[in-house]
Amino acid sequence: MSDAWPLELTGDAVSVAPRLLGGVVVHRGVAVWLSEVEAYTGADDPASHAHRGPTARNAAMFAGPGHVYVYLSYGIHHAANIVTAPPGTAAGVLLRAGEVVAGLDLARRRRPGVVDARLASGPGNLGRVLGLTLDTTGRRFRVIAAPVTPVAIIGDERDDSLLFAPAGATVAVRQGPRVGVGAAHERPWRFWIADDPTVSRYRRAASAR
DNA sequence: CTTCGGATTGGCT
DNA sequence: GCCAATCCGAAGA
Repeated sequence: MSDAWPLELTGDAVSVAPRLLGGVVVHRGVAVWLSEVEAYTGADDPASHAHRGPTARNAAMFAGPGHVYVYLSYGIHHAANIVTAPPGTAAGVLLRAGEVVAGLDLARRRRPGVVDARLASGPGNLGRVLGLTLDTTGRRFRVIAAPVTPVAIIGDERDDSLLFAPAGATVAVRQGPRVGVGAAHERPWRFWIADDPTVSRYRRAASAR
């Protein structure tokens, strides 16, 4: 078993983003099958946290393919990106939504009273279900082969390793503008799986009016 | 040092 | 559709 980050998931975030759909992310006892992602690049992307170059917060975005960039959104939500760009350059894919495919009991406990399809719907909710914190930023995904559902593979809530299983089957991809983004909102860099119930509702940024 | 706004969410009008 | 919650870090003074 090789755990190196795949070459085909390296490079331009806009190209890599749709290929991450159908992949599975695992952390702290929960596995999420990705149904919605968004691409963010570096200096050329005014909506990206890396737009103005490296800082203490966004350092992980420059750390190379397979690293995680976790940021705190609105003081409340932890959102995760998978970095795709070579070290020293910035590009990443925001994990926006997915379906919980293992660790359902844990996921429900982390989001009480929420119907299963909505457990990981939206970047903040996905981060919550995975138990992400700011301490996780800058760490690296270990790549494994699907299927990843057995508990022996995903571990329990104490297991803070980051696993990623690339998509097994081909999925029908849709594309449109990024959610909640004011700057460069015309770029269709959000990708999702057609007709999937876990995909988040589109919301235009207040500043994009 | 202080100010300010956000790659969001859920609840309410 | 509107708005508050809640905190970090980037930027400006």
